[in-house]
Amino acid sequence: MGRPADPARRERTLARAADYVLANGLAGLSLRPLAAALDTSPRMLLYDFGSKQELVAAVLAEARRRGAARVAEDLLPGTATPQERLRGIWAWISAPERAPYVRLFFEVHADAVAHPENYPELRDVVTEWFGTLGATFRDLADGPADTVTPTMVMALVRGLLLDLAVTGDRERADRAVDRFAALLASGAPVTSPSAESGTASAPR
Amino acid sequence: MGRPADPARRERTLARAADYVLANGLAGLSLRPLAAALDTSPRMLLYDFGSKQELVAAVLAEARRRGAARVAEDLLPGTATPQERLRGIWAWISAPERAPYVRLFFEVHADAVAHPENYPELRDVVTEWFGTLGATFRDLADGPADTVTPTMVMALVRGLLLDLAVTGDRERADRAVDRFAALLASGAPVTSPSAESGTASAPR
DNA sequence: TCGTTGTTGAAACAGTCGTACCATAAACTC
DNA sequence: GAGTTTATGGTACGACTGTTTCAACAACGA
Repeated sequence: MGRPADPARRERTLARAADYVLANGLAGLSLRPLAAALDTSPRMLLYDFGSKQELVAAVLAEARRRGAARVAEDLLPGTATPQERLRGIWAWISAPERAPYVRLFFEVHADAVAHPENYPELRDVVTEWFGTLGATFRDLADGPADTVTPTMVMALVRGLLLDLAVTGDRERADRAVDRFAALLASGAPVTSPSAESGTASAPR
Repeated sequence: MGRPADPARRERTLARAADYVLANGLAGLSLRPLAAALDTSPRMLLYDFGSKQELVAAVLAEARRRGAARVAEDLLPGTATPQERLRGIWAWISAPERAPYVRLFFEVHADAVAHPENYPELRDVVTEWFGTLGATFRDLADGPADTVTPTMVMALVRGLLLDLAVTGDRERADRAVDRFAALLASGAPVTSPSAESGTASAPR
């Protein structure tokens, strides 16, 4: 009995809130301007999400969901050589349409470096990519459980994204990707499948 | 006539403020807690720096100055092979003592991605590193004015720093550096000294 | 001692923040 | 209609923000 709940309203608000955060960033986010932009009230935001912290968590989850969906539909076709696949990944992730996600990514990670306790799930996000990238670069990998190749590729792409976002020098970034792709192509096909445990300064 | 000015006070405050920001981050920085930690008052901070914005700018400049000094004295000895130099750079920058600087670096860059207008000097900071890294990897570079090699190395190191800072998985990061170093060693010594202008998807 | 310049404390200002409280309206069952 | 649950609006609270204002004190030259 009583008025029926309307969970769709929360979903609509969440979707628009994610748009807003992707457009305006997390840093200065505050309830009143957000509510105004969403044609609602701070009162309703708290009613639907409980607290600002939970709202932010929901927005980040939504953004991650969208990103994953785009990856699934845009990036899956694994074509041709590893170099071409790398260039495809780079072209996709560095496209202007992805810029809001990239911006939010760096914002979240920068805060996570300072306050890791607030982002207990970020570690898993990293390891999730191992599956995707590991599959993409299977022929370069050191066995199916190789995490080093995905780590290296991810690091280069993220570092270049940061460079590109700050300097805007796309040509230099694109050339660095090409150079790295060439290195991958000519590179040594990995030394030992099961590495002897050793110090960090010993080559593998 | 009149009481003589004491510029040393501002310098002392600045040094301690830089310590504080390196320890506590830029994100939630506010004058009252900062002043309390520095045994001074918000009044004096504004008296010495004019505004919070100028204070932050001065602190960032100070942090950059310190970082550059450490680079100059710790990192200059260019020894042995490029791979060993790369590992040296990585060991230095990823050491726990550098963690506060790395954290601040990502904090600033994340904010700079969102609000580039506040950081007009960051572009130059990037290009300054070309000199250092370009010299370090001269034997791998495509001519003395090559920016692609430094860009690639910088991207990998920064990407790995972000990974390391978030996941804490040092062994995986170290191995990725080793793998990259091996790639550099076996890599093609660059195709063309003066590249034909072309699209981003054309190999170089 | 006086005027002058630099330094400092205390308090207040105007604003924003997240959130809680209280009332009321809307939609449903009986 | 009453009873009950969900959805809102309005408002105010307490804590915080960067900054300003007013006053006083400190150190110097004359």
